[in-house]
Amino acid sequence: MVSRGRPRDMQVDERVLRIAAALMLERGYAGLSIDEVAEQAGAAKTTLYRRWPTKDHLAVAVVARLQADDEIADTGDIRADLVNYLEKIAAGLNRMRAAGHRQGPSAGTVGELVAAAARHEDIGRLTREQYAERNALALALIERARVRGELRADLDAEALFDQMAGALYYRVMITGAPVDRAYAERLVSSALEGNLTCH
Amino acid sequence: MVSRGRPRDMQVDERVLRIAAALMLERGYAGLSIDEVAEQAGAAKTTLYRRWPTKDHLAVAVVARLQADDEIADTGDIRADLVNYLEKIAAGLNRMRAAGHRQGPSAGTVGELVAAAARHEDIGRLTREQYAERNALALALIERARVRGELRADLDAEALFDQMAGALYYRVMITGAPVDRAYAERLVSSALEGNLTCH
DNA sequence: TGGATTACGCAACTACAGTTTCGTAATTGG
DNA sequence: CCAATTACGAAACTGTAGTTGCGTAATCCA
Repeated sequence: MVSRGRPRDMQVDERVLRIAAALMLERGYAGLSIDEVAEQAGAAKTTLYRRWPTKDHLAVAVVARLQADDEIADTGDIRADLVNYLEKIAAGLNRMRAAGHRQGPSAGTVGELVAAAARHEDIGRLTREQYAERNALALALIERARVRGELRADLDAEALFDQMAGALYYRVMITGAPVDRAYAERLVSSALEGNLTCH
Repeated sequence: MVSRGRPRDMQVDERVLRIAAALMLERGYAGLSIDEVAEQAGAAKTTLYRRWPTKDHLAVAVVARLQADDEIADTGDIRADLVNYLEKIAAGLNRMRAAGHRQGPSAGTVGELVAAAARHEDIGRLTREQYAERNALALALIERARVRGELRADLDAEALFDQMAGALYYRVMITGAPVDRAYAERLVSSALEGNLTCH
């Protein structure tokens, strides 16, 4: 009892996502027009709406394809592992860069996605799950480093992770400053070594 | 040569901002309709657009009125000062809570504002200036603590501030977890004391 | 008083997201 | 082959942001 009725044309999905990605990266979120995507893909609007119930859903799908879900390495050197991890997050953020946009280019796209997650329960649930999954990997990394004695026994892993990941998002969305490997190293140094005078 | 022609009716500004704030806090950003605001304020749409060229501009004005620009205290205790500072940022974020919205309520509004700043150069410039101004106060606070020996001489003030402020924004927008005084204290502790094993 | 200037209200208009209706095409199961 | 089911395309429709044109009201300056 699988797949009754006329099957979906999978080529439509592919064409639409490709065209939507091109429009979005070139003209930003606002420049992504359902009418235009449908026309360029040679499909009716109703066909698009059957797959993605809103423009937000389509945009999320487009961005999801841009985000390579990389492996997270545990080399035993917590500093190097965290830097690599943050660099991957930064790369994902930089990848949604919209050409025509001012202020640290990907800010607009990230902001729109946050707004989309707030507008639609399902998108919010989905993205929160994905973030939780990603965070769990980082928290496990931190926990292992704590167990083997690299990190202090009484650390606040959640605060530590929020600090580092948050700084990246803050930079991209608020200050518009670049996020790259050099910045990731500064973050890890500051977070690990602390800022009080040595005693 | 001041004020030629018919003067603007300032009561319109007041009524519009009040009504827009009510709509936005009750129904969220998407629930803020220019037509509805104009009707409830007893003004024509053109009158609104003369003051705020887009809905984004009106929304920014509404949120700006919600943000009390508090004083930042320098008591000589950097830990307490930072906690108070972060708590004020958190209060500002919590204040844009939109009733009808899922996921850590103010996430949607903050995301929309980030998107608005990316869509319009003037809004982007304005908000970045305001953030820079606020950050300068925090950076000065940190610098004074460094000079008087409370903080380490070689600290990275920018990274330190980004970490703490970023964690608040990250929580609000991404994980949807609450930001309050207790969380501010955890952040300051983690950031100041560091996370390496004590030597 | 009158002209220049700016604000206001009204109505019609465009653009785009999203919906609905309906006729048609492709597939499965009996 | 036939019925049920699902996909597709086309067109008309609604709602809202934003624009435009125009007649009118209020103010300043000469």
